[in-house]
Amino acid sequence: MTKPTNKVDVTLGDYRALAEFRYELRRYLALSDHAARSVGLHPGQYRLLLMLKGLPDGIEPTIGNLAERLGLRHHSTVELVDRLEKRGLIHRERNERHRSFVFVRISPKGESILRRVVASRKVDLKKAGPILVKALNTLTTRRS
Amino acid sequence: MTKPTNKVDVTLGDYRALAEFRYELRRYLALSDHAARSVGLHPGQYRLLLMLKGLPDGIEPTIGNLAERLGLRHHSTVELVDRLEKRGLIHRERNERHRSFVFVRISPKGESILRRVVASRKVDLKKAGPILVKALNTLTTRRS
DNA sequence: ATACGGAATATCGCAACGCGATATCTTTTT
DNA sequence: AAAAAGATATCGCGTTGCGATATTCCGTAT
Repeated sequence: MTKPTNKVDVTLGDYRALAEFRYELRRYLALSDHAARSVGLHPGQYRLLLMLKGLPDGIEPTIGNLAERLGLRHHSTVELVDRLEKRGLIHRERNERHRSFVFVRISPKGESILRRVVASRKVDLKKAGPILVKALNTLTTRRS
Repeated sequence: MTKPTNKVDVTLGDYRALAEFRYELRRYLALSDHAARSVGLHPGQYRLLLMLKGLPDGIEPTIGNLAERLGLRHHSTVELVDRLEKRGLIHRERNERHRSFVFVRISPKGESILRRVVASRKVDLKKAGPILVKALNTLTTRRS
């Protein structure tokens, strides 16, 4: 009678598949950072703009919601929003009903910059997408 | 006659697909960090051990190669290796032919810890994998 | 054999980023 | 009106990776 928990065996193929996925992923994300920097955006600023513009229906653009989407603490998000607002890429808008909420809005300037980065990402994805899909499939369709 | 470059149009669906992928990806990576920390490993240390153990055939475990795989500068990798060696999870091994090379070897203790994290990742991947595949497919099979 | 150039690894100080702790402001509850 | 709860904001700090620089090692040419 052996312990039922942690009865997962790990093969060399597992290590390699996982490592390979992380490697390709990291390269993909590096391209993303580079695309952002090439238009003068810090990677974190790009991520916030993207999350803001790409927010699903029904999720309001509050600091807290953006923080959750970005995986940051809300006060780190506050700082990001500060910097972006200072650069004129977004602006705060107090919600009238609940004045403790801030709705973050993207400015025309911000939208224009973001579009350039995303257009660049679309191009990059033509190559990187299939590579990632392949690595991910190798990883997930690994038997046992 | 319009400029031929940057003639990529970006739809709302593009923003959303990209944002969604990043969101799921970030959550996946957060799970990874958490799994590492739960066995007392810093996320970066886990990444190095994984890359070391999962190195493809024909790539020697030198500092430089590890740096490339990790997307770090070689001297940042030196620091990582220092910390891991101090903890007894890896050790340096001078190559005899070319004594300017260092081969990094994982110790039994390092291997044991790494296996626990990877086992945990395999379990997590059962749920996270399909979600990522889906988000990535949505992203890559986008028309136009 | 010695000197030189290039490559791999190592050291030092710094700047950026996110976080914990705490504060302020707003809304709800009693 | 006071207290509780929630959202946003401020402050100082620790960690991480980096640029610049140094050291060690190897191959080649003289």
